[in-house]
Amino acid sequence: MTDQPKFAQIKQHIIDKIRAGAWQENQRVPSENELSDQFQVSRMTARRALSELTESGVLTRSQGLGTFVASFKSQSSLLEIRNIADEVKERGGNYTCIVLSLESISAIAPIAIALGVEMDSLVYRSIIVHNENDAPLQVEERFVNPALAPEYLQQDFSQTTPHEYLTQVAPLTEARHTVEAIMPNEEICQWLDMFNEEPCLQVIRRTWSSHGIVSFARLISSGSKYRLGGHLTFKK
Amino acid sequence: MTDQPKFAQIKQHIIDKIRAGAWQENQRVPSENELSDQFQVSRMTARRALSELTESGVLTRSQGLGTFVASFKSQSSLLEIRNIADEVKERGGNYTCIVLSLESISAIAPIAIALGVEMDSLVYRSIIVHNENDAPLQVEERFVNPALAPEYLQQDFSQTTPHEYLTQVAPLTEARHTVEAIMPNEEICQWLDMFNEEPCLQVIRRTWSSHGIVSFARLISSGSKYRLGGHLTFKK
DNA sequence: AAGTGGTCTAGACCACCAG
DNA sequence: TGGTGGTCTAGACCACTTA
Repeated sequence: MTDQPKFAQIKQHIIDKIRAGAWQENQRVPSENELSDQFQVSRMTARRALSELTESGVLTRSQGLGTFVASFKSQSSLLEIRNIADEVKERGGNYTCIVLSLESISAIAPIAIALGVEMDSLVYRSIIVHNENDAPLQVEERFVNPALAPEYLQQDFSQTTPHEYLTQVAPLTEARHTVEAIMPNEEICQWLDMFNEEPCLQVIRRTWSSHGIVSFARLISSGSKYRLGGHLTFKK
Repeated sequence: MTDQPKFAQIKQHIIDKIRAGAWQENQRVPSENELSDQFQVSRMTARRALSELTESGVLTRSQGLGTFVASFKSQSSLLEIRNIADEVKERGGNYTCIVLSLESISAIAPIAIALGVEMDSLVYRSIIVHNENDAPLQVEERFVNPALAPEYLQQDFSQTTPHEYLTQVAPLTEARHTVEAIMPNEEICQWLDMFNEEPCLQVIRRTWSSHGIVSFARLISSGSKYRLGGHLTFKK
């Protein structure tokens, strides 16, 4: 308890004050100099406590003015989108997958646009079902820019996931996601082994490498079996 | 361009190397001492560049070993769940809301459990529809622990949102979310003004203050009008 | 002008990991 | 034992804000 680093002790002190309500939203907290006096540390150490709490969204700072307790109103919480294979393994499930399709197709307009290639040019497409304990959990339809991953079709995706392979051959520099609720079509119902139509979570992910758009993936999971989770806390 | 802070220039240099593929996944990057020699800066400055890139997930460090390019495989991407009023205002829409219900009810089992109160005890409930340009975008059903916000029912939620009010009277210390796809019931269809049944995104949010669970909210949005977005990049 | 945060230096000691 | 990252110090100069 007591042999925590000094900057961590100061962080904890600030968090305690906020939790206890002693320092309210938008109220000023002690300056770097005040803290370094109070805790008998150098300014750099006090500064580190304030900087890290600012980074994690607990405080806001502005030059010349001071440091303040952040207003919760403006806080946005974060949700994780994780690798589904890792998730399954982490909760002790048995992860398997089935490659339903691995081919090259002619890009219709929306695919061509999403991948940044010419319309009707050839692109690669894979469809893979991810299973947990042999029950389908998520279907992944992925379109790949052949210029950036020419050997995509030769891979064995029952051993290594497309995402893993692609990050090796074309280092990832950027990714964008959207999440929405959709009704699956009949095909997807079959793949996910759903008897009745039920709503699904659809994650659309586009990934970039330094040479352009690498791939465009639709990850569809049954709404009742899969959910995204997030957690926001003040303990850190 | 050239009058960036030194630590930022070093960060950019490292990112450039990774983007260009010169430094591959899991490969070692220069140590603090090597960077401070190379860039003619103090070790603290080189250290800051490495620390910040580690914090943002680009690098991983371990004491005694060195600093390495993080593997993308293990990276999880983050999605934001934001205050809907802020979101609407930010994109230039006109935000309004309608309070459909504000009352105290008897807690049935799942509500009592979620709020951590006795079954059949009184809890507060509000139902509010959030509009963008007078069209319903999201409905918020919220259950509130009366012990932590006794005057909840007296508030005017057309002026201040429940979330705003609650963070004032019971400072937030923790929040948990789940996101799933659901089919709305008839009631929700009415509130959201949907003619046909369509899938919806449902965010469940529980918030804690230092004295316990403050509230439990269901935020339901039409799948076709609302989506969550996320972005992961190397530019920062 | 005084106080704030933002950047930076040139040292220091420590814990950890390798050969 | 030497190199690495982790913590810390006691200064310094600057840009910014308020009075």
